[in-house]
Amino acid sequence: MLEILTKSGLFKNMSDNEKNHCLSQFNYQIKNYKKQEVIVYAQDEVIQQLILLVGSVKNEMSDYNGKTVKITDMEAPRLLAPGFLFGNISHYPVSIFANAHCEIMAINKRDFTNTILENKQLQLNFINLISNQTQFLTRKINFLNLKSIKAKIAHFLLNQHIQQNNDTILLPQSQTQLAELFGVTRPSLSRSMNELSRDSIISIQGKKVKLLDIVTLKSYL
Amino acid sequence: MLEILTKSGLFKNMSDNEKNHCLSQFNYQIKNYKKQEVIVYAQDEVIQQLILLVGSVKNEMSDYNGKTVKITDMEAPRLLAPGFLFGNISHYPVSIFANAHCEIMAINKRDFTNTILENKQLQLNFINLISNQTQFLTRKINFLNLKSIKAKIAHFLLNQHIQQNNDTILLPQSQTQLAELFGVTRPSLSRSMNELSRDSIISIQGKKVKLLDIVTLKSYL
DNA sequence: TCCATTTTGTAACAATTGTTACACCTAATT
DNA sequence: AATTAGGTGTAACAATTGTTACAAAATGGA
Repeated sequence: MLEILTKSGLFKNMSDNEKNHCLSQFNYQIKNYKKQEVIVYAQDEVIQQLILLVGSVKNEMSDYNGKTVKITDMEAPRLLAPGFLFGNISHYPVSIFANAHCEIMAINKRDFTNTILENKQLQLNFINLISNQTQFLTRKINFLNLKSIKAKIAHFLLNQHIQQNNDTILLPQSQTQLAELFGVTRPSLSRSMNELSRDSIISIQGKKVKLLDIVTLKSYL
Repeated sequence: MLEILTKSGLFKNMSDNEKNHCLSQFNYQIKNYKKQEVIVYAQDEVIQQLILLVGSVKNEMSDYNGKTVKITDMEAPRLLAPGFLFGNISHYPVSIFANAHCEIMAINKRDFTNTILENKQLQLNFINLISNQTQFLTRKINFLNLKSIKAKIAHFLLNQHIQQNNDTILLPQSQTQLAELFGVTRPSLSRSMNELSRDSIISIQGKKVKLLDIVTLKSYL
């Protein structure tokens, strides 16, 4: 458990003593969720800090007529919605679903707050986690502002190119999921991908995408 | 000064003694900027906490080919980019421009961090400010995900309707600025507005917009 | 291996939005 | 009152994306 929380960033740079002490003050419960189960509904009140210990979740922002936009997948271990435990809004902005079997630690807000305020390193860690969330959202906005599907594809592929450090990229998700992530329809994404392929900017073989013309790809951004 | 910082949220719920003490530890400078001047460039390193004391700024996220998307206007008093002082990225994600003459307090990161860690209320206040930033960005994503221009107009008008508490809304910005905010072109915004007017959902007279059919307006969302 | 399910390609068409250009209006300044 | 600059309406056309539907391909179990 300590190792998981350390990996989540919350217990980073703390001694085992400190970790144990903090953990003992948390007064937590562990909840289990099956695949597809809803962990929190959008608009639920945030009264606990949830920490995903095991598994993977996705969160979706539902727009008004029920259509959903997937924001991102999240892998354990990680804090869920740390930016909503404090601040003026205390309701979840998104619904969170279990992608697979999940174990979630739920810590009462008061315990969590008090413990954080007692330990400087824990504080810094928490501030770092919220800050990272802010930074993630900023990048997401950057991405959503891209005007064309091809620009989004280019952005995504160039990112993967850096991450995978290889001219041939293995798509980590299905086109259907990517379309969801990009906020476009699946046939439109498919069409754009194949146009890029037709123009010899990329080549596609199943889940393998090879970047042929990175300069042109960058020019879409 | 204490009053300004209290209003910014940073010194909320603190005694005058505490406020003075914290302020004395900040070791700050005050910088002045003229209208149109650049306060920070995107990609600049964040080495200070900037606090807008007087004036108004806007921040713009520049996409790759130099086009800019305005994120929002911000009025004094308020912390600038609190989510980027900590976290993994220590570079400004946006450029910040002075809309008018601005006074800005710049506090060294180390001083700021140490002072925050010493004072629980200050800590909580800072966490609240970052959290609010997270929440603002989440709403922004929600907005950017809206699929049509009319949906964005509807969202905007319904928000203004609540804020101004009046069926007749005074547009706070020019159509040109709104188009920038919506991430669409000005003629397209104009066309959509006038289609809404043609369909008797709103009526437009200069900067005054009257909501005639709120139900239909909501149906666009 | 075979079946069921999911994923993908593709085409025709509709809808939306962008582009460009120009005219008109308004407000501020001289 | 005249001038100027910024804001707005609008039209024709281009480009992009969505919608729908269907077939082919890939995948994963039984």
